Amino acid sequence: MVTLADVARAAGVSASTVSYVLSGKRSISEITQERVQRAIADLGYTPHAGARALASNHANVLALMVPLRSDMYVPVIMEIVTAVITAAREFDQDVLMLTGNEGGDGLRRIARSGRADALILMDIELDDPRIPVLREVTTPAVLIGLPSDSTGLTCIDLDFAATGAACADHLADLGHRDVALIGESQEVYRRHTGFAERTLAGFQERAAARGLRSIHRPCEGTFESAAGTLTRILGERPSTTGFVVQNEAAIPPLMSLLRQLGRLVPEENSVLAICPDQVALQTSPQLTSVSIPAEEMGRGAVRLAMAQLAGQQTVGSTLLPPKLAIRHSTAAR
Amino acid sequence: MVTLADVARAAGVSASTVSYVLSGKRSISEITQERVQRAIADLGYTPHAGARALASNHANVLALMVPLRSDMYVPVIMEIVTAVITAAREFDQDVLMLTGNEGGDGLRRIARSGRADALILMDIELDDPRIPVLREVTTPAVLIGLPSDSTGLTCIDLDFAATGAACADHLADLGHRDVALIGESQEVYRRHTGFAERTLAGFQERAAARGLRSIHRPCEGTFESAAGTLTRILGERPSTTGFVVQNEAAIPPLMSLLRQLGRLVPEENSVLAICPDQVALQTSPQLTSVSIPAEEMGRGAVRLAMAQLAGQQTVGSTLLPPKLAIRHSTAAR
DNA sequence: CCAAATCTTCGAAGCGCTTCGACAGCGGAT
DNA sequence: ATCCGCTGTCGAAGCGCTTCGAAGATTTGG
Repeated sequence: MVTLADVARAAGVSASTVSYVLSGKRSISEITQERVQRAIADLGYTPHAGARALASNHANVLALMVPLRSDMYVPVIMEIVTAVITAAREFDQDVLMLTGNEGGDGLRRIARSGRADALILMDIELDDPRIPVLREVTTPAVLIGLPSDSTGLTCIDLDFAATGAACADHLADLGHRDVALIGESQEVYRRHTGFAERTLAGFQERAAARGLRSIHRPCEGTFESAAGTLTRILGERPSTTGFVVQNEAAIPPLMSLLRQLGRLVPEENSVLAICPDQVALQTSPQLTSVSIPAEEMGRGAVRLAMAQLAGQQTVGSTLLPPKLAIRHSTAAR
Repeated sequence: MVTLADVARAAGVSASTVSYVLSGKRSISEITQERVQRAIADLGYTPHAGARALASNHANVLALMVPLRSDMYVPVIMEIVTAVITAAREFDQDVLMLTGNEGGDGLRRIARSGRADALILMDIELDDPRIPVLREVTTPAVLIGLPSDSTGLTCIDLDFAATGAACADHLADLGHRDVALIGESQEVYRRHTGFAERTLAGFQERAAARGLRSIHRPCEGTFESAAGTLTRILGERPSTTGFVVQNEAAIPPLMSLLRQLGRLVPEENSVLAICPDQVALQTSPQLTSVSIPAEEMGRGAVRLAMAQLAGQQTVGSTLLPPKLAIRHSTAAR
């Protein structure tokens, strides 16, 4: 293994000089810098992460806790994960992955061990059991999602209430009178996952305000569940012509069911999805959708975490505005 | 922050004694152990990871490099990732995530910095540019996937050649004479990703051996591509009645296309998928499939990595045998 | 009852790095 | 010529832990 001392010897300077060349925390003459850089390159030196963490008291690692059992749509999770890793590397940080089932204990362990300098949590429940731990440790933390009580916490999320409202508005604008929200699975509501409830509230309020009759049903991702949900909605209110789908996995079955029922999309019925663009684009017809800005959320979370590490004040909720992309699954009636 | 020294003071012993209680590397009297454990619990002590890494020369971290751009089906990746993390925790290891686009440099950086004790790589290409780096560093490494030259490397993967063969066998057993393999996207073959090529070879060989006429076409995950691929196959050889689908994303469009064409599944045509059980189960009808043992691969990779760290010899390829689950999308004709 | 063997525990060194205080050398102002 | 304030560099301390050798304490066998 090549150490700082080896580099110092090769460059004919002291160890501290090499350290300062690396960190730039003191001015070092041009000529010395070059000699040191040469030695580093020649020897193939990489600083020892543990030694660094010990001496400097920060690990250059961000911990990211991802949901294990997935109510959330997996591709979205993965997109956030890669965004976080990519953004972290730009700040010269690595990313440690934890699974949600490590819970608060896992966070405490990481925070106390100094393995990571900051925590990023996904899949936040309204009354998330990990939040008390966040308040107990002093490690910077960012939530991707919104708990019910976010005082003192730094959060980032899509503005799901505005998303629900935007969907209601779009359908109202197109002249639909009876609309339905085909939501996430029962399980998601039972766990009080914030995004689903906020979407629902935003949708219902705006629908009411625009004089629409709205209906909401949870839906699993299976063909059977999608069929059952649609049947029940149409049985209860056959005049329903506007559909908002939140559970991405239900989109393909739903589209083929509507086709089977002879309800043409978009000529007779409009379908609006809340999903990543990729999903909306590979469905036929391409779906009008509000996209889930996974990339932005991931990057934003890292940015907020780094700001906290830099001592900045970041407490509060960053709500990303929904962007409605009009494609070929919605039309005026 | 609570340190070893604090614990030692509280327990009235020396620091080294506390260390030995924690590691169990020397015998410590029952009574002292208890006193130390009490102090640890009282103070809420967690060892500092960096200090540990520095002194002991291992980080208790496994690095996992996941593909960034996804030719592989995302849910499978995620399942492997969670399996790796979960298994790693059972060995008291944490997992550092790297993205594939960090490439060999990323691996070198991690290996040299001592940030991780072992490397686990996913999405292996036949002639993967990261492999020379693996041979250069001395850090233990495990590949999930098979490169063309695996001498000196430790690999684990589903036996895709046997998988392709099993699919051909199943269709032959059912009496199909003309069969098609609807493969991964062009891009996957262009990059010489091992699993796709091995599946194809296994399928073609066995099909030939069983006297079947076989055809192979790559396929993207979009509706359009699935439609185009199917049209071309049926145009070229309308007598085709047995289909093997490797690209999971193509399954839903393919099933609805066959339905539209009036080709009943399984009465007239058989469809066999290579996909996670979850996907096979939520399609209608449920698909006969060879499952991708993501969990086993992830756990296995960790087991192999830990074995290497323990100084055991693990070089060689672990090929997991395919398991064909017969469901409702294949039938005798 | 003593020496040898064994069990417990301790002190000190050192892992590779950062960082603080100090100091030499320098030019400019006096 | 003298003092001052720079700039550039160095040495040493110390981060929290593991581990080695050794020293007391205790037990065992003769």
